[in-house]
Parts: sequence; structure tokens; C-alpha cells
Amino acid sequence: MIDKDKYRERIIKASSEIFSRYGYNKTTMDEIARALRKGKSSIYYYYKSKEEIFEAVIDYEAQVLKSELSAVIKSTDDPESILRRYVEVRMNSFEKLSNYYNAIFSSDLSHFDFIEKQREKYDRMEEAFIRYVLWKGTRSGHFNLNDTGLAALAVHTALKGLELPLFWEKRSYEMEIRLDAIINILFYGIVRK
Amino acid sequence: MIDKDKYRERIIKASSEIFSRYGYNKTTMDEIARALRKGKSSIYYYYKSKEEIFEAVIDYEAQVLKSELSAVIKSTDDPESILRRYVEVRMNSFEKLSNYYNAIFSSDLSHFDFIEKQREKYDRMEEAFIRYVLWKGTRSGHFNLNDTGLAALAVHTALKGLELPLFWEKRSYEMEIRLDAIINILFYGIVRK
DNA sequence: CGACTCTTCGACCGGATCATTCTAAGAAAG
DNA sequence: CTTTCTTAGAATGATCCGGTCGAAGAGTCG
Repeated sequence: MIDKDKYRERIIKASSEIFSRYGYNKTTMDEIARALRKGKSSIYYYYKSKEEIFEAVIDYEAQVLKSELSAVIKSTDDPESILRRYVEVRMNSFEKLSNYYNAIFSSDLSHFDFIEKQREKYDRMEEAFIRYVLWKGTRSGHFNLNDTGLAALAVHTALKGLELPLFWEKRSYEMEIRLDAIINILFYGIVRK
Repeated sequence: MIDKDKYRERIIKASSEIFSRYGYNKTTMDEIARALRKGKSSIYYYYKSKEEIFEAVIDYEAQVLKSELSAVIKSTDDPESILRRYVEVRMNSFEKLSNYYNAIFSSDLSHFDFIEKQREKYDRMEEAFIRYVLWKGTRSGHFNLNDTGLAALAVHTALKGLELPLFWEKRSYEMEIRLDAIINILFYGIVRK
């Protein structure tokens, strides 16, 4: 009874690894059980279904990413390198999770409406993060913006534009260039001369 | 009629990517077909079975690795850096193919005796490669060996010892260290003082 | 035009796999 | 001994997947 939460956590961590590697469909409950050295039915004692585990995993990953990004924006570096590191962390994480994305973007959206909500929640959080970075940068005189809210929206949209290629191509030199280009363009429009 | 071989090649290249990502079992014929934008049954016009495709893919990958390694040992650098680059290329390739390995090391070895043969063939080739590098190095005075054949066997065995962790752990800092250690040890025992 | 070959594909089949349930039985606690 | 917590082997029903078959475009030759 005591360890129930602990066990749930272990399940999430193991599942997270397997899901991120193979995606939702290709991951089997047997594999998850094997990774935990437990019988398959034991897992059903802690989670009601595969879908519920997936849900929890998505939640967990979002949490991890959030805390990583949170750490970045709280650092005392200059705003410019904070923004750079923010983008870097974000893209690395998305690349790692591209298998989830493949799962999400495939046929069965019907059952996965919780992802829609997760996504929205995450979008709002991210916008707030960016707004905060921009606001701090403007305050300290590094950036030159009169409407940080609008600018945050723009930056956020630009970053989202970089996500899509992750489903199609694998990360390439092409992409590094594009990423660098977009961030530099953002800067030249943002940084005080 | 003309393009049949061309098509087989396309199938191999597409399959190679999917197999290396998901392993044998988790790769479906439908996926291969989808990647080629063809119907599943069309593929059976070019290859008799999934196993036959897998066989061809393994063959193709071995060919690629062989030519890469061949290019390395033919370079005119000093023997020491050739050997270093040889190990590097070899390990990178093996890492990329670790999913095949997982497939190979799983249950159904019964049907995959061709892999045994492939493996033997490749082992002999690799030993010859290493022997050649060691021989060239000895000849130019960089190495100090009186039996290059035996030394090649030793080096080859040592490198094979590095393969196993690839199935268990993912590449880590730990492994970099181990790789570096083994290659340095080999050198200090080999290089003329 | 037809006869003939080359190539593609949708529909289907039977066996395998998978998520999920059920039942029972070790532990642990009281 | 009874009760609660935890595990797992076996069973089940639904889905998936490798492989087959027959038909039908699409050229090609006479």
C-alpha cells in the first residue's frame, strides 16, 4: 500500500522510455512488464489500461520539459543567451519525443482528446515563458519591444513552425541552419542596436 | 522489365531505414509499402517474403560498412590514426545497427542461419582489414609486431568485446571511456617506443 | 485491333499477437 | 485464522500481419 505511488512512478519511467522509442502502437504491455520484471497483469493493478499509462507518460514528459525550460529562463545569463538556450532545450526535447508525435499525428485521434488539452495547456505555458524572457530582456535594456505579449506570440509561432519538419525528416544540417536562421532573424529584429 | 533491379534497390533502402529503426518484428510489410507509396502486394512481386527482404538489407548494410572501412584503411594517414578512425567508423555503424542486433539476438534464431554465415564472412573480412592495417604500420616502423596475424586476431577480439554493451546500454560516457581505454591500451602495447 | 507479358493492387485468409480479464494464491498485517 | 494487498498464469476475444489470389491497368508485338 505504501509503495503504490512509487510503483506507478517506476511504471511511468519505464514506459516513457519504450513509448518514446517505438511509439504508442508498437509498444506492447508485455514489453513494459518485462522491463519492470513483473507479470503483465500486475501492471493492471496500478493502471487501468495502456491508454491510461500513455496519458500519464505524456503528462510526465511535459512536466520534465517544463522544469527544464523553467530552469533555463530563471538563469542569470544575459537574455539573449537565455533565449538561445531555451530554443535549444526545447528542440532537443521535441526531437527526443518525435515518436510520441508520430503516434499522436497518426490515425486514432478519436481516443486521444486528452492530448489536445495537454497541448493547449502546454502552449499557454510556453507562451508565458517566452513572454517572461522577453519582458526581462526588455526591462534590462537588451531587447527593444513595446508589446512583449504580441512579440511572445510571434516568437512562439515561429518556434512551432520548426516542429513540423521533425515528423518528416530527421534532424539534419539543413535543420540546424534553419534553426539558427530563425533565431538570428528574431534577434536582429529584437535586439537594441 | 528494365527497372526491376532499380525497384529492388529502392525497396532495400526504404526497408533498411525502417528495420534499423524498429527491428525485424516491429517492422510491418504495410509500413515498407507505405514508405514506397505502393500497395503491399506489389512488394511481393519483387521479393518473396519479409525474411528475404531482411536478408537483402543485412547484405546491403554489410556492403556499406565494408566500403566505409575499406576507404579508411586505404587512406594515407599514419597507421595510428587510421586504426583510430577504423574503430570509430566501426562503432558508429554498429550503434546505428543495434536494432538489427536486437532482432538477431532475440528468440527466433532458427530461421536466421543466413545471419550466422554473414557474420562469419564479415568476421574474416574484418580480421583481414585489421591485419592489413597492422602490417602496413609495422612495415613503416610505426608498430612493433612480429606476428601481425596473431595481433590482428587479438585486436579484433578486443573490438568485438565492445559490441555487447551496445545491446544492453545505450551509448554513454562510460562507453566512450572504455573505447578510448581499450584503444590506448592496444597502442601502448603496439607502438614502438 | 487482340493476344500476351509486365506490373500494380484491393480483398481476403488463417494464424499470431496483443490488451484486457479472471481466478487463485503468496505475503503481510491484525 | 481472516482480511487486505500484491502478483501472476491462463484464458479470451479482438485486432494485426504476413502472405495469396484474381483481376485489371499499361505497354508491346504481330
